[in-house]
Amino acid sequence: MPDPDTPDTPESTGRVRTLADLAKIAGVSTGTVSRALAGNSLVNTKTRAKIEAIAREHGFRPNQMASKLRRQKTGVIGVAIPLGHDVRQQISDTFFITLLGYLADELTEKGYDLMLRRVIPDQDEDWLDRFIGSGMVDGVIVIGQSDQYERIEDVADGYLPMVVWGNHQEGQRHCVVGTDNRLGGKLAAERLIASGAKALAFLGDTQPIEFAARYAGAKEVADKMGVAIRALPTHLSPEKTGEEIAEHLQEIEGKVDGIFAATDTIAVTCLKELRERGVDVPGQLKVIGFDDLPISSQTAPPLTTVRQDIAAGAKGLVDLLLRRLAGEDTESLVLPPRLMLRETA
Amino acid sequence: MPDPDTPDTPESTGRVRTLADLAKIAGVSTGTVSRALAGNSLVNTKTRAKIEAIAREHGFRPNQMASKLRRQKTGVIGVAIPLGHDVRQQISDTFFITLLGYLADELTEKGYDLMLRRVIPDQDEDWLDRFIGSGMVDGVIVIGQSDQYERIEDVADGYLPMVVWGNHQEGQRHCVVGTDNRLGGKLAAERLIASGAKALAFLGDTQPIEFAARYAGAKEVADKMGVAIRALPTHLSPEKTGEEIAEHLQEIEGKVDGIFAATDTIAVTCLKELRERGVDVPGQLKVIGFDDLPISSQTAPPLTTVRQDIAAGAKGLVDLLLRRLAGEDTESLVLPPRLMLRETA
DNA sequence: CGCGTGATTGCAATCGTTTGCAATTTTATT
DNA sequence: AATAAAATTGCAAACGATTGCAATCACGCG
Repeated sequence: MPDPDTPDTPESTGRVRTLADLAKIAGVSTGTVSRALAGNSLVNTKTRAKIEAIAREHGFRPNQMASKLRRQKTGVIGVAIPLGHDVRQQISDTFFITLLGYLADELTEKGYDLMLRRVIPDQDEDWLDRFIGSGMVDGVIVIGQSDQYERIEDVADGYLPMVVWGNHQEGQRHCVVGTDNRLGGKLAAERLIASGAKALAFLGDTQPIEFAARYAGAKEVADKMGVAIRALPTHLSPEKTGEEIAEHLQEIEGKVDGIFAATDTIAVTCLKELRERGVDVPGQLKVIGFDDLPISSQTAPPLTTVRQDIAAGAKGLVDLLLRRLAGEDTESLVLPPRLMLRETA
Repeated sequence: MPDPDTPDTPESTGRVRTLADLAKIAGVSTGTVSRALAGNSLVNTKTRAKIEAIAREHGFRPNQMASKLRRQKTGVIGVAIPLGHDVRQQISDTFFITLLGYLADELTEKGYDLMLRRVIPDQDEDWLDRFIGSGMVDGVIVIGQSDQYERIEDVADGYLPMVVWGNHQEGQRHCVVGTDNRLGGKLAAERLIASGAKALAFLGDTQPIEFAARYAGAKEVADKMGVAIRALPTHLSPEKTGEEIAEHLQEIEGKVDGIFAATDTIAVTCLKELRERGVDVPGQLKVIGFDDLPISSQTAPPLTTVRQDIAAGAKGLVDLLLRRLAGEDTESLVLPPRLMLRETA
């Protein structure tokens, strides 16, 4: 009873913060209030109505921290974006960010909240254990394997509710959702060759396994068809990418007539550079991208590209995760890429 | 003591889940363990080392829910994206999503986690109170006022730790960070007129107050200069926007020679339509956008646009929020827009 | 050798909700 | 009307970490 002198101010009437406060007003026990507000249990209709009325009147909401602690579940799914090599790369990368948008939609729809965490693995060895063990999240979605394949594998054995966006490898232990990158690479190379290219270049970093798979697919086809192909490492960070591409184009001038860009972002920049150099696309040089971002249909000329179905990917990630939360040990989901024929190849 | 028959299996050795478990192993009390792990308090160096060693060995991490409950703070900042009119609009809108990326960076750097919530105000009247009162977040950042200006105003009086991305109005009660949209609109109109336009059109929805301000700024300049200007409502949802723009272009053919698009997304689509119709930009028609997204410098021809400094915006949002968390009642922050002269106007 | 001083540690209350179990009240049945 | 069955409610023990306060310990000094 703080300050017993003062008369009943609005303050001393007191804000209703806890079940106990509310229970006192309603003249019932906290247990009853809890049940009434939870909606499900066996509470007398009139009692419930009364409690709900009081709750509404005072704008009362049960403390989530306490609730989550007691129930041992948080209703929160963690979404981690590991930033590997190029530190600033992915979180501003359109593809990842778009996927994130869809994820937010899907998770919200299923009644989960989304906790976003960007991690820099180099600075923080056990980011994944930390995230999982934090007790803050019921499950984890990792967007992109980056260079963390091993770490993810390690964790996967002991922790069921985790799904990863990325590439599927033979014999992999963690559950992954992703496009068949190798097949995508094949489609790209096939198309370039079919439209007349005789010497190919892959524009992109081949470190990340997703990109490696794209390159591998393209190379397989090129080799089979007796067409040359070379990889030209290109970073994704928006500042560097322009120059790098310019240098590469300089270097390959006349020696290459088909470019397979690891992502649409790279392809779009490439298209712009080519335009500035006065190179005719697809006349002198054919270009094909990967992702099918919204921009890609808006370029001049519209970009031919390999489409990843981002919405389906997000849905897959969430579905699998929910099944894993329910205890099922799900298989990975590999989505088929689709060639979007437009005008650059 | 469940199952007293079985000998010491790895299981019965037991995973260390709680302070108490760890305390038992270390032979100290939970209080000491807590202090040792928290790092700050007065614990004997040797004791601390021992406890840390055991913790590391068993991969122990304190339960966050319990910690947060006890300390009455969560270390989480809520980020809400209200989806007004066009339901699917904003979360996939490049601008918002880019801002979100920067926010994630800023918050992580300051040691906060980010809880993302997409809300559909029409379906959920008190989304904001719910988010705030949930006890899940220490503070809230709202991305975009959408059509929720009033609701936000209502809440602002009673809840300090909230900052909103959006437009600043005279006499507004909630703390906002945003570009000076009206000034941006002026810059756009001035530029269009300076480069010879005699009749303008604004391509965008004028409902959301951000856009309304952009239009108002442009109109002010147009009126002063005796130039006609009309608003052509255009939605942002990627599916609809193409057709709508096509219709508008049809309608204004020959009657308008300067287009101010509410966002770069619209401008880019517009550019593409114009290209398809064989309209010369900027010869016959000048176009100017708003945002300066990464794509905008890659279009053909590169888009002249009004730049919003997204990174500065994110930094501003987080700085102000942290100050509000510390109890300060901060002023709004209005960022200056900048005209990016490229080739479409 | 006794006592003061500071450094460590343990104790136990607390954060606010949920939920199994038991107690109580209603309603139904014979 | 008595008793059984069902429907509500209250009680109190969790959930797991933090922290004020008191207890203990080690050490040094007179």
